[in-house]
Amino acid sequence: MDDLIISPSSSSSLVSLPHETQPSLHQKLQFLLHSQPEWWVYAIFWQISNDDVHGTLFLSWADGHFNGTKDISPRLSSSSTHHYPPPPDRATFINGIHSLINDDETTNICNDLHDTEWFYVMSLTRTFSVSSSSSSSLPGKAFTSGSLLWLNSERELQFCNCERAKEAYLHGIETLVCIPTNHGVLELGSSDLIPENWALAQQVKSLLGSDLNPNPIPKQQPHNNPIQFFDNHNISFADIGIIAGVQEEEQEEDDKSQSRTRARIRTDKMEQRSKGKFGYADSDHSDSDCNNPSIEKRTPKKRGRKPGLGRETPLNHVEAERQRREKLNHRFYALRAVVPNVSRMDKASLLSDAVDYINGLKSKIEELESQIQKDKETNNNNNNSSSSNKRVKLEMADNTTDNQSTTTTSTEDQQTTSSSSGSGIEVEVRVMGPEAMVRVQSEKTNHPGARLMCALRELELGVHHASMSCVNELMLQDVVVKIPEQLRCEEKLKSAILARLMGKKKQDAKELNDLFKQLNYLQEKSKPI
Amino acid sequence: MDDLIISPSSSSSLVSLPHETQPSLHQKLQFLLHSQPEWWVYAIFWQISNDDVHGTLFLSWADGHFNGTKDISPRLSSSSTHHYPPPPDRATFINGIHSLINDDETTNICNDLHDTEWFYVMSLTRTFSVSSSSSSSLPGKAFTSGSLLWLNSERELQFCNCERAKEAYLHGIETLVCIPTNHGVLELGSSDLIPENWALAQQVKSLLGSDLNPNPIPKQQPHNNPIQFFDNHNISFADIGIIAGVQEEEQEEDDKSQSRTRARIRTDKMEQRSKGKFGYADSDHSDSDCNNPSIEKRTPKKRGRKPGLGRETPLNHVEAERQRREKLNHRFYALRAVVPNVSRMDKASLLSDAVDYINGLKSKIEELESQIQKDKETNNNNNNSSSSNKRVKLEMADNTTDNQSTTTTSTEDQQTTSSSSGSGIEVEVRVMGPEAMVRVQSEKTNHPGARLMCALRELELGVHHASMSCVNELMLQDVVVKIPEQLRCEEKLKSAILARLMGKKKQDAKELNDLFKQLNYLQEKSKPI
DNA sequence: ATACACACGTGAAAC
DNA sequence: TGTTTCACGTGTGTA
Repeated sequence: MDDLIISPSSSSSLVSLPHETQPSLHQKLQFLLHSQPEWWVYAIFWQISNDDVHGTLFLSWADGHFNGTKDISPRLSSSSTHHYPPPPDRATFINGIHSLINDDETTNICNDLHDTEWFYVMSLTRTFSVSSSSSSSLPGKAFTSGSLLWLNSERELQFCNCERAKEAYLHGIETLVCIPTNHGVLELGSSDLIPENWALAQQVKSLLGSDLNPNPIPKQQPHNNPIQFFDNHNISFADIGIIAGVQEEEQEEDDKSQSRTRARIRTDKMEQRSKGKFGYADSDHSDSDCNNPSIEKRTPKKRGRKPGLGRETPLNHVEAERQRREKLNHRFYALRAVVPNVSRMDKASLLSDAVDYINGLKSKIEELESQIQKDKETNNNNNNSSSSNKRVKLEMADNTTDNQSTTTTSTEDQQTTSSSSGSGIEVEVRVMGPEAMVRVQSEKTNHPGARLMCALRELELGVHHASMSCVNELMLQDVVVKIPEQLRCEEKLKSAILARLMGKKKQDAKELNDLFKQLNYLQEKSKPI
Repeated sequence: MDDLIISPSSSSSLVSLPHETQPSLHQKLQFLLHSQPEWWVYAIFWQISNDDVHGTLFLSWADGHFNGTKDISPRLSSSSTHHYPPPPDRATFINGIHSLINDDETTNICNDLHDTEWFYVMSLTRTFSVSSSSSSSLPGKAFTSGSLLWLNSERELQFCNCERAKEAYLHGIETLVCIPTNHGVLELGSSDLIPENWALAQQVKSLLGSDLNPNPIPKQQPHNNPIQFFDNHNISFADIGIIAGVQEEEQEEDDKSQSRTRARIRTDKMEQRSKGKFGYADSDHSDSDCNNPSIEKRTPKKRGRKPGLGRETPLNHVEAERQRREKLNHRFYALRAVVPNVSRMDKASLLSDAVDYINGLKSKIEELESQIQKDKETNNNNNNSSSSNKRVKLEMADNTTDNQSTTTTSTEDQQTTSSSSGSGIEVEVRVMGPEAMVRVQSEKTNHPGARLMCALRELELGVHHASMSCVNELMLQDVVVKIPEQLRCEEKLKSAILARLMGKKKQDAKELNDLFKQLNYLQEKSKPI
């Protein structure tokens, strides 16, 4: 089973990476999941960084939605996914994701299928600290201990003190396997109960362990032919020049985990051989050392020292830089996941909004602490005095809010930003200090109250007061919300609310939106270069 | 004094930028601070962006730590300071900054020295909105008014209504000067009391005003020799070819503030002339258009159209990219400023720490809110022990809501089905004919309005009227809904609503919301075809 | 000497 | 069409 790793036929028929700079990790995991039975629901490769563990998610998606492997992490990150072959049934995949994402309120989240999907999609945003991970996270434990972890519902899956195992169990995972490799942990999950399988672990270890060190390959593949591996250039993961260059420096990269993939083998020849499987043309990419003349320049055995050394260092450099970018992007996604109201979707505004959000949180904490302090004082006062004190205080608080709202209504709509945007929804926003008054007028259908409230919740705007009345098929809503500092602009607030309202409004057009996205996704992927 | 700007000897002896892509702004400011006496503690150039004002901090650092000028903005971000001459004592400088940044909690911030340093280091993170900056921020006022501001402790420094001036005064700044230029405001600060110096202002204006527009140079420097400036290539900030290229397109960059430095003059010749001062070798950098043959290729007047056009667009591209990087870096500094305990001075770990910090803040807020809730409950219990539980709550509701609730309170609680179910949610339902009144009382957290509305939407109950008010961490909602015939039973209706209110796994909802945002980002990124 | 982190220019892609 | 954002490869300084 483990001879599949570098067998010529499998490697030539499997790989279809149109981009020669794509690390072979993706392809290897893809191949691994292809060679696995269908009961693996997902596979995550947790790459061990120098300070944390972030996951590269490969979905097997064998539970009916998508049968194949898929790396969705670059899809979540960027729209440039030209390294991957187009999956065969992307529509159902996207639909699955979107139905999972969009109807967060309406659908049955407790469904086992959705729950499982939810679990592993959310795994993307998790990062585990290596230092503190030995007790809390399962991949961290597997990595630090170096031992295979095979948990299923019969054996310590729900009783494991690792919170990830418990979470997986709660989300319908019956079997959870963590296989440590040299530079990461492969985590496999299934909704079936799968007994322990040592061959799988060995295959994974040899496959992913060979990513860094080509030397243990002859040891770990007992009955394969290394002569062919080194003779035939067309079937190896890399040609001999690179292999030799890697072999020269492997002794000092075993102990250093942070140089985990700097000698990651380039798959130039594999790409060349496998092109055309999905109809990819050999695009003339700008790097010049991966063409045919370069191969003739690299293949000479003697005097290969100079090109081997001359090309090895920038190759590692390129790879390291790639990984650095990837890690930084993962951090960006993590930050984007925890920061609400990312106004514009670019990195700079994400950072700016994160700063604003942090400041808002700080001020909120301050306010809450002062309130707690005040509450304690009033509590003491209440305990000392009668209960009428609290009544008065409550009424006073009530009056203050009412005063604010009345002042807002008394000052008329001279500077309100009103907009009637097509489909019968009018939104007015007035910002006054830390609060804003939102007035939405729409038709009564399609539960406008729920839509507005959900929109406000998505924006994390606390509702101070709301009143919705409906007159004659017209629904009028007035909401006073507390707004964070970053949304003080009326225009931004209004557009944000309106976007959420219209997005929810097109509940039926959600599928259309999905089609859009999937079409775009299709075109992005089918147009790889 | 102001003839120092473009005097050949000074420019040739000053500049030592080994990297030809460095914009000349840095060098100009560096030169400016070098030419200044030592009592200027710091200098910030506030660049006017399209949406904010961010500072480029040049430290004079004359107070004992570092005697020289230093642009610390890229140094806080990266360790690569190869554009700048290596400062003589970078170690102490870095140590000073690090000790300043790291122990923001522990050390004696109130020390005057540290305080001043802290002030101008923190100035890096400040951004002033141009629109609202005319009253609040000093650089904004200087920029919009276009007039020089020279404040010291004798004159309106602490009495200025600009908060930056007050802040500077509180941090030990005795003199604060803001000099507006075409594309930014130079702010100088000193801990000494410095009388007004018009020559300095003029020097700054001519020096920095010539950065973008070479044309107003003869106007702003009255007694300098522009002939020499345009004749001798070796002493000008750029050669004539570039100057001409800038002149060709200056008419449309005056009105557009966002393209403020897109024609920033490249300092090829200066670099060539100044190399070797600090022992930098002329590294064969990969860009080929900055060597000697390129200058001969650019200087021809005729047929210069094609290289002028053919190189103008990538030049703008390069400049735009530079600005983008600069902006992003400034956002990074801002983020670094608000996140404490940034373990390593790395971008990736900064992002990771920011995520952790945000999560910590969120959990702290949650905990505080729950504590407030608990305090309130105990408070209520204390009140209940003395008075009747329900009466108080009903009176609270009575005070907050409008006349409609008075009718409900008049009809007492004899047939309403009220339920207090654990987690602070109370639901009352009264069925009257084809409508029902639902009253939900819960804590304010977790968006109860959205939850109730979504619950009603799931039950397909049309909302006729709703009013939600929030009193002191308590949210009271009154909804009048239209009910179908099969839900006429109050108990069934109440239990259905309650189940939907309670049934939502909050954590999943929150995570789903996060993921929704993330996916929304993806969705917006992938264009709707 | 090597890994790492950053900036830079450039091509491509999306509004 | 132009503006802007992003990723990539590369050069370089620092630890």
